[in-house]
Amino acid sequence: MGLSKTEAFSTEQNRIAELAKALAHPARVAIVQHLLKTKACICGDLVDVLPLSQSTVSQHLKAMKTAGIITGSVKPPKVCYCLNMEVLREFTAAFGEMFSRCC
Amino acid sequence: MGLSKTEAFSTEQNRIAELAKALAHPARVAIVQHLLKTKACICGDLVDVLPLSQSTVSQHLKAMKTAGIITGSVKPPKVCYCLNMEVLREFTAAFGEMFSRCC
DNA sequence: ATAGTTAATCGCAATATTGCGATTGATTTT
DNA sequence: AAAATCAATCGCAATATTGCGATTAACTAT
Repeated sequence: MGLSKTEAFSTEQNRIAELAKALAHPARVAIVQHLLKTKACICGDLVDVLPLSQSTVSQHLKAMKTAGIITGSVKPPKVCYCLNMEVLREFTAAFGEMFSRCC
Repeated sequence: MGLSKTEAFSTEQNRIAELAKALAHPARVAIVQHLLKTKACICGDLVDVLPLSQSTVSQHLKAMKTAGIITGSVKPPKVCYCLNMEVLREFTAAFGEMFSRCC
């Protein structure tokens, strides 16, 4: 049906999947990489760097913001985007814990 | 257009996104967790554990196999699934490297 | 040979994602 | 007040994903 049966899985499983999804697109990886370099930047900078239109970049940013990976603070008419370190730690902790024993 | 512009991004960015995508669904997280516990199991076991039909589980397994996260060795009529430690290391290395400096 | 077991695949439907151009809203600059 | 800047959102189209039942393929066991 195209509908992820989220209710059938645990909160933890859904959260981990959500975090993974937030990085499951090359553009989003590129956004993270750019934010790692620049520490912070506005949407327009990302549009310059990425091979995508402004509206598409804006959508990716929205998705990443919803997952919590990044934050956006408004300084009109600009919006300053940053990585959310807390959530990145959550990400590495979740997967680190998961795979620590086996590799 | 619904088409990821993969060719516009680097091989590395696409690979990282591919790995993330392989875990970007609660069912796939559950599959990994189960394989961590059992070390190895057949498809039918996963069908018993997951709230999804056999065909759907089979599809998820195929996707994860394509990304390299798991391997499936045929012992007819069963197929034994395992985590691919090499690729899990690739996963943790990629993200660990990425986020090591910041958090 | 026949029946049983297991998992992949096919065919279908519903929903989600990806992408863009155009528009809109908010705020600064002139 | 008017124009410029920046980013979010709308509306649309194309493609991908998710899910299931039914079928098929590949063996084993009888």
